[in-house]
Amino acid sequence: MTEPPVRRRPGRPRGVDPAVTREAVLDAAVDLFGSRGYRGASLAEVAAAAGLSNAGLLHHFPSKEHLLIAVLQRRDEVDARDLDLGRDADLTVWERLDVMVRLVAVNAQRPGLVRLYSTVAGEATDAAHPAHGWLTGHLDAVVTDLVTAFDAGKTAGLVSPAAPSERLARTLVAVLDGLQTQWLAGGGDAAGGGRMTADFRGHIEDLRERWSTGI
Amino acid sequence: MTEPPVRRRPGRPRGVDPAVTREAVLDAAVDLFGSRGYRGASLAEVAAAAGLSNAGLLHHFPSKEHLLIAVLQRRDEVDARDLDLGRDADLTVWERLDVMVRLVAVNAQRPGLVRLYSTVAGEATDAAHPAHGWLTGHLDAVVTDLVTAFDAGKTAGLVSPAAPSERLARTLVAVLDGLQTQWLAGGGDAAGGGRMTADFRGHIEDLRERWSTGI
DNA sequence: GTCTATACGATGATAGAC
DNA sequence: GTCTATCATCGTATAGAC
Repeated sequence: MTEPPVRRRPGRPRGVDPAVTREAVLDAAVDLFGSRGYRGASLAEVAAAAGLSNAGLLHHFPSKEHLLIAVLQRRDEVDARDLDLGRDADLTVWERLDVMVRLVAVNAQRPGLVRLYSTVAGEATDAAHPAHGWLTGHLDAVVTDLVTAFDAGKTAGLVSPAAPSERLARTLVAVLDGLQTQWLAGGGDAAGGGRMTADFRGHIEDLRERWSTGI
Repeated sequence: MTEPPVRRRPGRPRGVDPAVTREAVLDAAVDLFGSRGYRGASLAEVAAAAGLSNAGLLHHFPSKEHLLIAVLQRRDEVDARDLDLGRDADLTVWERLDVMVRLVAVNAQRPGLVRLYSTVAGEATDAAHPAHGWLTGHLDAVVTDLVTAFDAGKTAGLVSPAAPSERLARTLVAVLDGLQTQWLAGGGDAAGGGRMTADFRGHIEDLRERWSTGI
């Protein structure tokens, strides 16, 4: 019926580094899952943005869900690297909170990753979402880490014994996530990023004012 | 080719109240947009949940986007009713914040509506989302309202003149939204709802402790 | 390792019967 | 006011060529 397909030599260009392609796909996926959500973005869009065909993408990530997992893992790695979390054990509570402020300042310069987090967090609240386990694990880890820090602060005499560690930890995470959503809704620009950082710093100062023993 | 279609008398059952059908559709839409998101839920799912065909639904709401708008409008109405916002003018700042605590307590008993808000807020951060305008308007209205309340509190001598109204307002909204996300991620159950309410109340007490003039 | 081609279901929306 | 039937489009994923 149709003309015999033109032979286009689709074969692989030799010398292509698979790791580079993977990175390109992950970059594109962060961007598109961030802006349109995991459910809203299509594989084809991601593939096109990465300069790949649909099937080419699926060669590296066997399904859309695999891709999502890889994207979230990379987000965690970037976060861990930027925060140098390995040294947390040496920090006092208040230093630990200053690290959080630094995280917000860093985030203010990478709206793509923040958008990914906020969007996926919104969807993944649903227990049937493929990233639901990741979200609950993430939240739990951050809250637990902060609770530990506050409790250690009490032991060290830096924090009032009356301080409600769990409540403060959960609220801190809420402020972080909530301010990021407001920032993104407002466009995610640099000006808003500065305001977000200042707001978060202010919250921590209030915290300190209220619950520090003053040592 | 095929058998002549069986005559099934699909015509409307007389005596059906269109308003009732609309309500059923809206209920189903709140539920499904809440759990799977606007982009993740399909018209067919909503229609089925409302006991309607696809086309039947589209008779009442000409497009999926129209349905989303209607759902969000209803959310706002329910919120306004439950909060009796018309009387806000009479309240002091601290009374206004107590109303907010009451809102959280009410929300803890309607995870469906909260889920709708959180999920749509996550998606609608993107400027291209049909609910983007609604989200920014909503956030702006709430923040502005709180800023006004804080400023009035300063004038009345209830709030320290040094209090950063904008920052406190944005943070308050962030805490509200962030705690709700954590609650939903944890399952949205009654126990978590109580904790969320207590956490929010605690935040407001800290606020008061720090910025009230003590009058 | 990437391509073309395609299977096959689901999607949002429309047309027209009753 | 609701139905059945249908449409064009787009979704993820697979098969097989190179």
